[in-house]
Amino acid sequence: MAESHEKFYITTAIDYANGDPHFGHALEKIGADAIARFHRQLGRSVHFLIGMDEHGQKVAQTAAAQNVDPQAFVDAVAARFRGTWDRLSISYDQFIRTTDGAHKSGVRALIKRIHESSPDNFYEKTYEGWYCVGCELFKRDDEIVDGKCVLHPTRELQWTQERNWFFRLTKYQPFLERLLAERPDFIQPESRRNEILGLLAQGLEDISITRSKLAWAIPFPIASASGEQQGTWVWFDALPNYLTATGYPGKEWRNRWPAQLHIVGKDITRLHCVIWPAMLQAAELPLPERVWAHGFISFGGERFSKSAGVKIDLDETISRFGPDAFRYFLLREIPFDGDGTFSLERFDAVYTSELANGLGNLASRVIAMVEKYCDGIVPNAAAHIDLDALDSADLTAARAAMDGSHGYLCHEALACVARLTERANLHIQQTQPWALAKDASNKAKLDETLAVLIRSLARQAAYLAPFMPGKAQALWSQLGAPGTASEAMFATVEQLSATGWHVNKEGGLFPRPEQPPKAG
RNA sequence: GGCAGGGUAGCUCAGCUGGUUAGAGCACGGCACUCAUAAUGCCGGGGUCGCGGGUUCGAGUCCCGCCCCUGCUACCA
Repeated sequence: MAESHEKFYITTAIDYANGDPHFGHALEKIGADAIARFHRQLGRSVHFLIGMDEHGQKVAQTAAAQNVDPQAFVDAVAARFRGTWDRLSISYDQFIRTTDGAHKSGVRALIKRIHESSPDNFYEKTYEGWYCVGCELFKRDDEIVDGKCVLHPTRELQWTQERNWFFRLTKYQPFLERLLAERPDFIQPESRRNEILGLLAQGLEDISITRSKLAWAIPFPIASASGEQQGTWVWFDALPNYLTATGYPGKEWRNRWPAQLHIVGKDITRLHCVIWPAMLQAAELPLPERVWAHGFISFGGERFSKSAGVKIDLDETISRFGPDAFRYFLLREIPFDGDGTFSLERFDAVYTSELANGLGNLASRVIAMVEKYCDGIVPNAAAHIDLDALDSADLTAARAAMDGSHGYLCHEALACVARLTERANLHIQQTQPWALAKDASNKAKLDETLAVLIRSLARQAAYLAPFMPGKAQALWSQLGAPGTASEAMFATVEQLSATGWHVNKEGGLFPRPEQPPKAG
């Protein structure tokens, strides 16, 4: 594995400040955090950006409904989000908010640059059409069936008109087609890329990028013919956060831009794969290298929604087994390239079988044997055996799952690490250290067995660190390993020798639930 | 409506260009072991591979029709 110090600028979608963080937000941040941490341990120079999207009509309305100033409202929401991210150990390097002064001036600078590079990029037009109150959108003819919006067939459409600034998106259609053709990895996974290809095949339309009655927004920086000052459409405000976070248009922005990876939800891929690249191209700025669209969590079945008033609360669920177990479950169970379901039964089952009975018990039995048979000091038996090589193959596969060559498949990487746990448990059964310990002539074999098991646990701790930073560190320190699990570079982990480490069993890593919670 | 993907053991899924008795994990039953968080290891029960036709020596795997599910169908975020 080639160690690389290249920069890795990774972003997540900024969250809309119109409510509290929920499972969907958490899945994205946890996944992005695992990717960021994994790449740090690959030796990359990572910068991990998250933040809040705080403008728009809905924010203003919600604030008004609560009788608070919009800024005070979003300040409070942002504080709650940060609280959740801190609790979940999201290792972000920067937290941007679209109400930050630097962001607002950065967006205005970007819009002016788009305008200056070609005034033709923007134009004013009176738009009129059928407006669906349900969607809060103007609908195109092909979205109207029998005079009703296909998505809200029970609502009446309203004929509305408004004069707005438009962005000439159509001008960039050939550019976008070339982009997707020349850089097949620009959008991953492939199913999302195909959707964008389908969209391009339909043909793009220019988009309106200002709103006349939008006060809680960045004022659009170009003077209109009528002199009316309009608010910038939220996405034209939000998308540039990835760029303004680098300091744009100050001098230093080129040190970080372009981003290596945008992590977004599958519902906003087109904003990131069509509009954002077109904006950057219009501004003659470099494009991000890749957009990864993850899937969603659903709560399968009616079990919970039906049982009156019972709803799955994020904070309570995190508290069930702690933040690390929660992270593990989401990343292990929900394929990061598709959708998955969350249920408490499944959470309990995975926690018990994989974390408590699997990894937790493995650590417990191995450490106990080193204490009992070797006075707590890992014996000198550095020779690597088959088990080391087999582990190594799985860890190579784990890196392949996370390095972007096939996407960012956290669930696959965790499946690889889980194989180390199973292998170590099987190895104990086969070598039976307790039997070896009864006869001093077996000392060498006993030492070799315990040493390789500690090495395996150390590898597991290092590779689990991106996914469960807290528990990985707890295991790392129980093994008596030097430094921290999160700072253990993958390139060196497989060469490590645990000889001389002082193990210390400080209680169970993943205690079994007192009584198996029966949901339902 | 259009486009795309999917329907395989109780649950979550794997099954590449068609070929021996359809696989894994979890759950369930039995056995072994005792270092360990009554954990671990081994063995086992369990499937008309959505439905109906067709091609073929042979189809979960190809073709046609039907049923069902999911996603996308851009200026709410």
